[in-house]
Amino acid sequence: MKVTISDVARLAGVSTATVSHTINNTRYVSGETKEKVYKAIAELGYTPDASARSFRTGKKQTVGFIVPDISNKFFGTMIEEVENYLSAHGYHLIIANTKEDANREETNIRLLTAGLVDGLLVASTMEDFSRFDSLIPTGFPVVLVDRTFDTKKYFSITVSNFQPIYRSVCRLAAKGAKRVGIVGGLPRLSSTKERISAYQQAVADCGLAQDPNLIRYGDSLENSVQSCLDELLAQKCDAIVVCQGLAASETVIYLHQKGIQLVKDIDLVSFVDYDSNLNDLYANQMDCIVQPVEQLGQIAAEEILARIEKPEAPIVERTLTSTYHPYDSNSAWSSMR
Amino acid sequence: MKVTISDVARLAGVSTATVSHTINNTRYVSGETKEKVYKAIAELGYTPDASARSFRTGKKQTVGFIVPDISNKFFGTMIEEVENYLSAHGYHLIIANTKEDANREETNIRLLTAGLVDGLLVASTMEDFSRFDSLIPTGFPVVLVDRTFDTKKYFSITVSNFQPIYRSVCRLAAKGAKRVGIVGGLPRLSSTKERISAYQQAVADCGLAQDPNLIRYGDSLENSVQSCLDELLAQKCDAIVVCQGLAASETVIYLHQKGIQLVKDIDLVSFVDYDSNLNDLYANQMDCIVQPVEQLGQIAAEEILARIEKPEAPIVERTLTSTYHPYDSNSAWSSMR
DNA sequence: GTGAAAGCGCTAACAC
DNA sequence: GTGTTAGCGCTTTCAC
Repeated sequence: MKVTISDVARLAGVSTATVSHTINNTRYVSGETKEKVYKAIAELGYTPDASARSFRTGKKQTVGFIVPDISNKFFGTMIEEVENYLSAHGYHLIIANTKEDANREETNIRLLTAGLVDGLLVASTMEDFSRFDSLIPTGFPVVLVDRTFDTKKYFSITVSNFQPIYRSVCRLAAKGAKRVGIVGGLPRLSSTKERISAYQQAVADCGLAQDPNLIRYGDSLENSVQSCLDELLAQKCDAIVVCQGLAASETVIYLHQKGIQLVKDIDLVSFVDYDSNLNDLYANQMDCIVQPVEQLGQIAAEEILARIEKPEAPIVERTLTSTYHPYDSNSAWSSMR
Repeated sequence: MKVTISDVARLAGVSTATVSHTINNTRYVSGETKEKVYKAIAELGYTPDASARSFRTGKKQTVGFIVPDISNKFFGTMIEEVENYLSAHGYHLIIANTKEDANREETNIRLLTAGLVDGLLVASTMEDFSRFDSLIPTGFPVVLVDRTFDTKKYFSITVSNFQPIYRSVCRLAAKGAKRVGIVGGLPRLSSTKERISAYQQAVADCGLAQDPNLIRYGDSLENSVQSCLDELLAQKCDAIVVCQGLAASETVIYLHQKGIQLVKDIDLVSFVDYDSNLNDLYANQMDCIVQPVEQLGQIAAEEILARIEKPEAPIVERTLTSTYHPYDSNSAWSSMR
């Protein structure tokens, strides 16, 4: 049978209050009494029941993280960082995977906010802010990660890729490219919109071909990139920007399979998931844009805990910046931050 | 303020029991009453409090998964499959990351089994069965995943790589290899032990060099492989078996960087995480051993739920088998299952 | 320095 | 077909 706090109290010859205060260090208990309590706990093998405790206190010591794709290393790494920070602060992490499906996201937000977690980290796949907003109970601690909404109602922590993309396109132009294609993520996402807009601005500013056919959209899941590439190649691109780590890996492979060589046949700018293996292999044949994934995860974790402690803290939007690593066939990765 | 079941009952003019039974479909409620209840719920925006519920019923609708490395795609993919199955069955997933550290594993097992989850999936990093065993409360539903213990006290679901490794070594021998090296995972793990033993048996049977210096151990985390490779290369290996997907990726890169060419300079047998990008790129230059990661995850999820429903079900150890894909420079992957 | 006891919100006998 | 009510195991106020 389960051993409860009253069993301990009885054996130790004290009240349940004293036992509770002893284990939680929440009011003074004499050394002697403490000892009796700990002895009883050890003897009975008592462990306080977490769900009774969180029911009573209203604190779950748990945060939920709603991700579009766990098996994508970009999110996998973020999850790892988040878990790491949380566990160091006595919190647990509940994961929900949406596969970029807004309905799954909705279900999960409902489920998790109904007394399961103290706060929510969301890399949302929703386009419609009001839909998202309506799911969040008033005052519930939420931090948007990687993707945000125009309406600045929630704390968010995102990565800006405007500069790196703009610069990479300019550099392609300087090398003589005329038709630069781009593969973005899901068009509805804030991250995608920013990237496409950086590309468009650079293309215009550098006098490159402004052709809507040069813009293609994939998603963050697997195997979305081939048709985009086929279309871009048919458009006679001389350079391609791929805005997402997984898609970039797939691009390298696909081009390799088709016998198209980097640098010689086509120039590539790749988003790169932190230390993806392919980077190392091709780092001196393509420009790389590296997102600070680990920082993203760590800050997200910090901020959600901060908001759990202080829900009324002012809304802030934090933006990290990716680094741009143009290749240089002489040395390997040369950063020009 | 939080709206509770009694608020709903009051507004609907029924008892809390009726409200509870209505939302849980747990006894007959007349259509008319149901309607009143749902109306009140909608009006108040009532959501049942999950932690009160799980406190009351003792069911958390949550399983814990203790993994050595979230960001490793092998585990990332498993997690995805597990989450997928669980969420389809109304369960949540709590993740804990041990980084192959037995103390972290211990802490997490304690935490999670103390009323947080209904059952536990563990890819244990522990060597000592009795240490592990002592952490699990009597009768607590546990399924060991990927790694098991000799003592068959817990349900387990693992992958056997004996056959594939044995065959791959034989094939290397047939191709003329004399000194075949191997990079295993952590020596204490059941998975590593089986792999090394398959290698040793094949090496003996095929008359290859039996040199303990040809056996090296890494771990499942990142960057553990270079020193192993340096040592093996110093031993003048003509072929290497790398027993772990991440390590295999790193091997390909490292050899590439050192200018050592696959097939021509050295033969490679690689464990491959399901659809790792590097496979596709090198699939016709190295033998691949593919673990059924997705199946592993799915079955693990199935089994933990089964054991949560029926904790006294007999212990079973399920073993899946990896497939062996020797390369064939003419066609791509040719499976010889 | 410690105890008694009131609930947290819900479910599930038991009663009618 | 529905209501009453006793707790689940813990924290915490109020008392002494």
